[in-house]
Amino acid sequence: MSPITWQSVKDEALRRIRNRDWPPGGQIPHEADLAAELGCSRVTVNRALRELAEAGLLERRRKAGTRVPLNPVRKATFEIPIIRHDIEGRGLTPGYRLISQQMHPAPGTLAQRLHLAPDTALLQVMALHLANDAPFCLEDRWINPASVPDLAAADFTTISANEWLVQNAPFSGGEIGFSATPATASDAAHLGCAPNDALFTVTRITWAGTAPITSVRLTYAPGYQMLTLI
Amino acid sequence: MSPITWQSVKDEALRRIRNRDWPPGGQIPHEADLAAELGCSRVTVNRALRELAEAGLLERRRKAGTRVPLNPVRKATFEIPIIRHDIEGRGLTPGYRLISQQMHPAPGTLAQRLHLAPDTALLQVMALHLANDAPFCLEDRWINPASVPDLAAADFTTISANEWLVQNAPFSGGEIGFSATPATASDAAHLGCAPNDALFTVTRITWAGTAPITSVRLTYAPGYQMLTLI
DNA sequence: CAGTGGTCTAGACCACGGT
DNA sequence: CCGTGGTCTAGACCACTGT
Repeated sequence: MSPITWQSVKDEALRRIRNRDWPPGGQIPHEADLAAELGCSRVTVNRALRELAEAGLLERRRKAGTRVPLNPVRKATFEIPIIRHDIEGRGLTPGYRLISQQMHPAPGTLAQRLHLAPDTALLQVMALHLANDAPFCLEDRWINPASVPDLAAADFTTISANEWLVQNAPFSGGEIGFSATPATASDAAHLGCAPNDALFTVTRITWAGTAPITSVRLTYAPGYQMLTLI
Repeated sequence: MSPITWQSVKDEALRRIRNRDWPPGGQIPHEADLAAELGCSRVTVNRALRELAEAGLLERRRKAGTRVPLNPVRKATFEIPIIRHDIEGRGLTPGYRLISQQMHPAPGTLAQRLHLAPDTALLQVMALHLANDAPFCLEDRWINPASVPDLAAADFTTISANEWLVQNAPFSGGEIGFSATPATASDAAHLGCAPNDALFTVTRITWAGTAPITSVRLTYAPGYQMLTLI
């Protein structure tokens, strides 16, 4: 009557992997065998092994069975917070200032990356996020009005485009890139740092199906670090 | 006899969220009701809604039910590749050069971060990863011999500590940080860039249970970008 | 072809936590 | 207290893919 949980099966499997009872490169027993051995149903074993496979600690293929990878590619998850919440989470007081907001034809490379016709009219929004009144993050964003019907109703003087879009334009997918870039003259002026300072930069494009919603470049003041548990 | 899959339930739920059939802040029907409506079992609905909750698109609490969050905090996963594979994945030819390898007492702040007694003996390994013979990434690592029994058998002249540890010291958890740092004189010399150039930097600490395994600082040559799908 | 993981079902009990 | 999600079971069929 021991209540075997998928979590306990997962822990036991982890133990065997670390302990090399299941050696790297080797196959592990079938779900049915494990279920019999551990005294639980196959579904329970399946749930446990599936999670380990999603974390990169096992490789599963039909017919071929389940193996311990020689070079596990670990996966980690990170959150994409609203910038204001990121600031609050660091124990600082958030602030916000709209810098500019204007319709522009999309520059060539941007139009290409968004799969739009050249010179499609987009709304460019630039804003500065503050933490304890000090510059925290510069938001340089292009929004596709065709994907965001209510865009005209948005007032980016009081709410950041970052936050408004999270609430009003759910995305289905996209890509996000992290890099280090030297501060441009504009970056330096807005963030209050020196030109060429090393700035942590996030570039993100999001889509609703195949329609582009927005492209944004977030440039953080010197010293910013993005932390995640793995 | 329609084969309703958890994936199709997930898609339908996503559609209702995007469509605001389930408005932000509102509760959605119970699992049992949805199962009846969609003509599948409750377990199938559970799997679908659980995944959406893990992605940050729903909030679930016992008794309180399931809600659409007003400010969804989207989660994304990224892979932690072996550096050599990262290079190969970019279509470049990887190279590797050991710079130094020596036992040192742990510096104070490091010992503290690793929860070790000050001056605990650690192995410091510095190495350079190359892509098409050009500097790609500088690896500055401290390894705790107490957590890695076979450490003496490792030959870091032929295999990087990065890769060897992945194969020989599975970790149970840790933390990873991303930032932009100005190139130090040492960084610049090894990476062939100018001092104070903006460098993408990854800091990672890993643990086996409560025992620290390694602390590493990866400094990438200018222009590096870490890309992830969301 | 046949073995393995992937998934669905119906029913059941349990844990948490609002009321 | 009691409604809701969390999970387990036994059995079944299916989809993929290596041999």
